[in-house]
Order: sequence, then C-alpha cells, then structure tokens
Amino acid sequence: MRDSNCTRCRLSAGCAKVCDILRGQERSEIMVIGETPDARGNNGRIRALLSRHGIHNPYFASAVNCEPPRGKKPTEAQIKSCRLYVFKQIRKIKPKFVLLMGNAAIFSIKSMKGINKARGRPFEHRGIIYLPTWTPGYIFYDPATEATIDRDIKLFADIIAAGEIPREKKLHYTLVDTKKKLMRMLAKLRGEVAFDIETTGLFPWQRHSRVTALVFAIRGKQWVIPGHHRESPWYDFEEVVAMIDRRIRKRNVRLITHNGKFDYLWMKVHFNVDWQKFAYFDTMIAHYLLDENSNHGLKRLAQVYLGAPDWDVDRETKVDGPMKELSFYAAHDGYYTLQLKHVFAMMLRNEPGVRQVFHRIMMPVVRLFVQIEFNGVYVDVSQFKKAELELDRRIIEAEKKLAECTAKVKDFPEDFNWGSPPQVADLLYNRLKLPVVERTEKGNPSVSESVLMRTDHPLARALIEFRGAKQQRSFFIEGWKPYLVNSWLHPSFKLHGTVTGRLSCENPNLQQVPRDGFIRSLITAPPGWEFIEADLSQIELRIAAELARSKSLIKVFTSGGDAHWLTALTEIQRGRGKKKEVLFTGKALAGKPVKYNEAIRLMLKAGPDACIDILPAWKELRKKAKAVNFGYLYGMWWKKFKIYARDNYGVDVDDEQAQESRTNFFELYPELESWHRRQKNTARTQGYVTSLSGRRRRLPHALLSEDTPQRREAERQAINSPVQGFANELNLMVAIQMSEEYGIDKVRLCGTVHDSIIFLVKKKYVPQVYRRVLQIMRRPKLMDELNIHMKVPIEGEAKIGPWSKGVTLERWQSQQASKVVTFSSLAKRASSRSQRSGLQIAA
DNA sequence: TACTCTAGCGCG
DNA sequence: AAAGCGCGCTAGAGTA
Repeated sequence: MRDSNCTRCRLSAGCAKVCDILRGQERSEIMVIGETPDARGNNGRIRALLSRHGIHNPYFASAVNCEPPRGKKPTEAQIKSCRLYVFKQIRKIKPKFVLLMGNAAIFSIKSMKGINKARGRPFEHRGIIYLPTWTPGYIFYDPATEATIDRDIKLFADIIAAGEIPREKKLHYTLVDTKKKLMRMLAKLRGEVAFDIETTGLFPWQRHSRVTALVFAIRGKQWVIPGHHRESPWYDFEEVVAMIDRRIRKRNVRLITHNGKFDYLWMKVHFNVDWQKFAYFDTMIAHYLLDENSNHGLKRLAQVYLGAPDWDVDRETKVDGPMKELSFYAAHDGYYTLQLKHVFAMMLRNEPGVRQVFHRIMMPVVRLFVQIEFNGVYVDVSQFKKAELELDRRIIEAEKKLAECTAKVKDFPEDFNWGSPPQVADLLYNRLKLPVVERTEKGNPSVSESVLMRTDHPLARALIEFRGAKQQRSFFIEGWKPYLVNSWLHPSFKLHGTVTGRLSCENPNLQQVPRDGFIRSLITAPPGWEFIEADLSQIELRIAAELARSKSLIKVFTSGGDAHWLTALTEIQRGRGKKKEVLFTGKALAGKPVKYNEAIRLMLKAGPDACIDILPAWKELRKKAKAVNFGYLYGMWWKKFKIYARDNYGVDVDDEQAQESRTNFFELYPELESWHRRQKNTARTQGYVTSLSGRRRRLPHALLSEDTPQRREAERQAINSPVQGFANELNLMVAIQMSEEYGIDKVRLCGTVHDSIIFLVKKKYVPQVYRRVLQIMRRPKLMDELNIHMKVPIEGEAKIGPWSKGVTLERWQSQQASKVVTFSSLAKRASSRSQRSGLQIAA
C-alpha cells in the first residue's frame, strides 16, 4: 500500500520516513484518520481517549503520510496529493465507522474547510459513517478542548454501538398543515409548553423578514406550524396566530423557551402578540446562571446534558429551506428546550440563591426587555444628518493637517492609509525615525493614543483628531444607519452577555455612545414625550462599602456625601496640597478666611458640586479620584496608577509617590483590604463567590494550588464580580418596577446602561414619574421581597432632556414655564391672525 | 470570497 | 513574581 519512493509532494524531500503507513489491525471496522503520522496515536493520547469509550485497536491512518517539518502544517495541495493513500486504505480495510481528527483529515475526505462547522456532526458517505472532531494535539495548547473531543468520541462509540447515526427516539412531531391538526394541537396546549420560532433573519424589523414556522412542544409531542413560508397551507397565518394567542391566554399557558426574548420580540413585531407575558422558564438564562463561564447554545447544551445527537442543518435550510427539513430541525429545538427545562429546574433547586435570581429577577427581565427592544430609542434624524456633515468636516480638516505634516517626507506614498496602524508605525518609526516608546501585545511598535500623546511631532495631534472623527463617523453614523427604522434604533440587549451579571448590548451598542454629548444627544424624545436618564449614583462604591463594612465609606454615604470627593480631599490634605485653591474655596464657603484643615472640612461638607461652582478646577480633581477609587478598589497596583496618571493627566508620578497613593487609599478605607482577603479566600476554598442577590460567580482558576497569574486574575474577579453584578441587578430591579407601575401610555423604557436606565415619559407625567423613579431607586421593592438589606443608603439622580444634555426637574419646570409664556404669546398672536382670516386653531 | 485575528477605542 | 473588572465595534491585515 505504501510507496517509500513517493515524490508526489515536496514533503517527502525533508522527511525521515517517506509514506509512513503502518501495518496491522487490518480487519478493524473502525478507522481513525489523523493529520500527520505523528498524530497516529503513537503518543498514546488518542488510544487512551478511545479506550475510555471502549474503542480498542482501531486502524490508524493519516491525511498526509510524510511528517512535515516541525511546526509546519501540511498544505491543501499536499493533503490532496496524499489523498490517494487514504482512499487506498479505506478500500482495503472497508471500515464502517471513521473518526476524522482535525482539519486535514476532514479536508482529505470531503474537501471541506472549517473543522469547527463539521465537528461533532456525523455524516454518511458511500455506506461509511464519518465523525469529524478536533485533533487531540489541541489538548496540549488548550486543556479545555479535551472535554469536547471526549464528547465526540462518546458519540462515535454510540454510533458504533447503534450501527447508525443516532436519531432522537422520543421525537414525535406533526407538521400542522390542516385545520384538523391545528385544532388537535390547540386542545393539548396547556401547562408547560416549549415554544420556538424559525425566521428568515435575526432582525425582526428587516424588510421582507418572515416568521417561517412556529414550534410547540409538550411531553412526548411536538408540533411545527408552517408560517410565512412558500409551502405553507395557511392563507391567513395571522388568524392561526390569533387562535393560538386566544388559547394561550385562556389557559394561561406557561411558555418555555431557549433565548425567548428573540422569539417573543419577533412575535410582537410581526403579529403584535405579547407572549412574553407568559414567559415562564428560559433555558438559556437558566444555564447562564448555572454556568456563566461556558456557552449557552441549545445544541451544545442538549449534547452535554442530554447526550443529544447533532440535528443542525445548513444555514440555507434554516433560513428558508424545504418545510420537511425545516420542521425536522425545528421540532428538535422544541423537544430539547423542554427536556433541558427539566434538567435545569432540578439544578436550580440545588442552588436556592441562584434560583431566586432566576425567577425573581431574570425571568421578569426577559419579559421586560422584549418590551424595551420593541420600544427602541428615538433618534433626531435631522440632527443626525448635521452631525454627519460636521464629522466629515473634521475628517477633511485633520487630513489636511496630516498632509501638511508629511509634505516634506520624501517618497510619501500616494495611497497612504492613516487608519492603518502598521502603515502609521512604518511612517513614524522607519521613515521619521521616531523612538519606539511602547510595544503592543504582539510586540509591534504601538501607535495608540497614549503613545501619540507623548510623541513630539505635529503629526501626532492631527492623527489623534483624525482618528477621533473617523471613529465616531464609522461607529455611530455609518454604524447606526443599517439599524435605523424610521427614526428608531432597536438595540439588542444580551441578558447573558457578561460573566458578572451585567447585560451587554449590540446592533448597535447603546452602552458605548461617547458621553461628550455630540452623538449622545442625538438620542432624545419624539414629540409629546421627554427623554429621561436615571442613574444610581456611585452605586458600585456603595455596594463595596456594604460588603466590606467600611466605616469611613458608610459614614460618607449615610451623611449624603460623595466618596470620590472624600478620597480626593483626603489625598490633598495629607500633603497639604492645593493650598491656594483650598483656602480660596474655604473662604467662599465660610464667608470669611479659614485655616487649611477647616477649609477641607467645609469643602467635604459642602460636597463637590458647591465647590466646583466656586472653583471649576475641582471637577478634574474629583474625576481623578474617581478613577483611582475604582482602580484600587478592584486590585490595581501602583505601577498601573503611574500609567493612568500619565495618560489621563499628563502627571509623571514617581514610584514612591505612586506607592504612597495606594497606601494612603487603604489607610483611608482599611476594611477594604480585609474584604479583599475574604473574597480571595472564599474563591480559593469553594471555587466561587456569591453576590448579595444569591448569584454565583464561579472561578475555577481560583482553585489552582499554585499562585499563578491565572489564579491572581480569578482572585481579582472574586472581588469585582459581586459588586459589578449586583449593581446591575439593582438597576434591573428599578427597571422592572418602573414597567410594572406605569403602562406604556405613560412610560416607555428604552434601555439600561449598567447603573442607569433610560426611558421616555409622556410630557404631562414628567414630574410625577421623575420623583417616583428616584423613590424606587432608593428602595426597589424587590430588595425587600428578596430579603436583601443594605445599611448603606442608595441614591439616584435623574436628568430630563436629550441624552447627556438633560436637566433636573427644577430646571426643566422653569424651562417649561418660560416656554408656556412664549407659546401662549405666540398662540395669542396666531389666534388674532386667524380671527382675522376666519380660521380656528385646534386646541 | 469569507472568515478570523489584532489594534485601537468607546462605555460603565 | 506580578497584579483593576466588565463589554462591542471598526478597519486593516492575514489566512484559507
């Protein structure tokens, strides 16, 4: 079979043993194909993996039979030329089952690229069943891959045992294509029902997008109802939905979904039904709470928890394929969603704290965010267009400056791209011979803003301006355009987007709009409404104070103070710094000259706002302290503080000063250190930490016996996660309560940004809602219901008006008053005109 | 042609 | 010895 004189490809030239095909095991019906001879189990790893599942002595082959040079992978051409031998072996051995390990193996058989798409999905070819999986070589680089390979090998063993690709036996689905079948289904819709839909896309507002099928599943039975699909028998699918809707309402069905926010939102947008109100259990969210570190895809979970076979079909089938295949796929989704519900409900029972977060916070959040995403945010389109022109202007101006800077550079390329970091690096460090100050993670010379700020060249400034304008344009102008539906954006919130319990946001990401207001203020209220942002002030610091039981922090908060201000003033007081400014402000506050310490005391008492009014420079100081507070609070070391001070304030702090600043911080808040120790110990002993709500943050790396960077990282996460996560949960509690207390005729929530909620209020309810949201923020009722009690008071702030340009209620009311005056005078003039012309003005 | 990675930067 | 945490989006460049 082998040809030791093979010269079909270049590999044979530099290879010790040409065409290294083994003999033996030639009667096996099981074959394993690896990448190269080295991967053929001679290290024992594959054998060990296989024998774990009772597979002994298979026939080993490989995609290429000459070992490539160290560190080199065989090329496609080489695999193709070696394919001959692979096929020869298959013909001779006549295996029934073949395990394909790695990219090269699957390419050899199928000429198909992308192991990740094929992995774990058995296929049949000329009477042989193939199963692709990863190459075991990956285990060496990432131990986590072993579990996946192991699962695939288990599936392989199952295939061998069954003699065929396993199909789910309990799947009994009906394609609901007649009225009779529909009526029979409706009769059975009661209690817990899994629900899923198939669609032509991901964005329900997309033109021509359709819901192609609905799926319902109860124990032992699934139904697939063709929707807007070319094979659908329903000429009036809306009526079918209405019938189901009536049944769901009447029976108060408990709907079970996997990422139901998606399905409910589509149903609301396309059929105007509010099925999210019946959302009872979401398996994706449940799994997110049970294991925040892994993926939450339905297919993976079904494989892991239920040993399910892979039922995925290709994208075209899923999007708009034949109903026969689409329904097969859809029925599996429904079936496994219901099965997973049972598994996760059981697991949640073992973790009561997590279960409480699931039912009392996250499921209401699912229901709420269907409405929030449906509402969307309003964009002032005429301002949007103006902003685009302004950014264009800035870009052109910056380009002009850059051109001036490079006019003298000889053979400056025509097509130079200022947006390309490698090209800029080449210009700065090779052509202009500027010194390399910093390198990127990969070791390339860095051209980041931090570096440019320290670069003494007129080019640097212009480049920063260019990048700023360019980025804003592509992020927020070009980036938003595809998502603008009339004047509305509908960002999608990922409820499972972070490991800490925060939400993330995408398409577009509302949570990263620059705060300077240039873009932010484009988001505002439509006529008749007001835009309000309400945020929980210094919430993370308050939670940290509570958890650490920090005396000084608790004192600041109970006396209505500002912790960032306290840090700032304590820091300058220690070195008796800013003497002139302190004495000046103290004098203004007291109305007479005071001594330094007395002035500090007065400034502390008066708070930052009053002091900033007297001397605007205090604003910078507080901002600086804020960042320092967060940094040290979460384990920042003094070296990073130095970098921070340099990049943000252009202050070069020496090592000693930096170390002192950290020491001072923990002297001011000594309990923070012991709290840090407690969190680290908890994580190290039990492998997870718990937040005030009962949510868990699992940190397996904290269990490592050695003090590695990985363990250090886990320890810092043990400090940060319960604070960050709970802050967001508080925010969600407020959002939930707001939506419960006000109908959408009064208040429309648009989104949350970690510690704030943004919403629209019908104009005449503004004062009432404004006051109420601040009340709720002080004490959301869910806190009491979940028996969570905090010593530290919670406070909120709210602003009315375009985002980032809002004002307090007092200011807003006085503005309204003046508007009414001008309006009524206008109306008077208009009415006298209209009387003259015989017109009447509508009230 | 389409995907993945890197650098850089916006937010809390 | 080495040390804030958590995200998403874009362009450019590399890879299959």
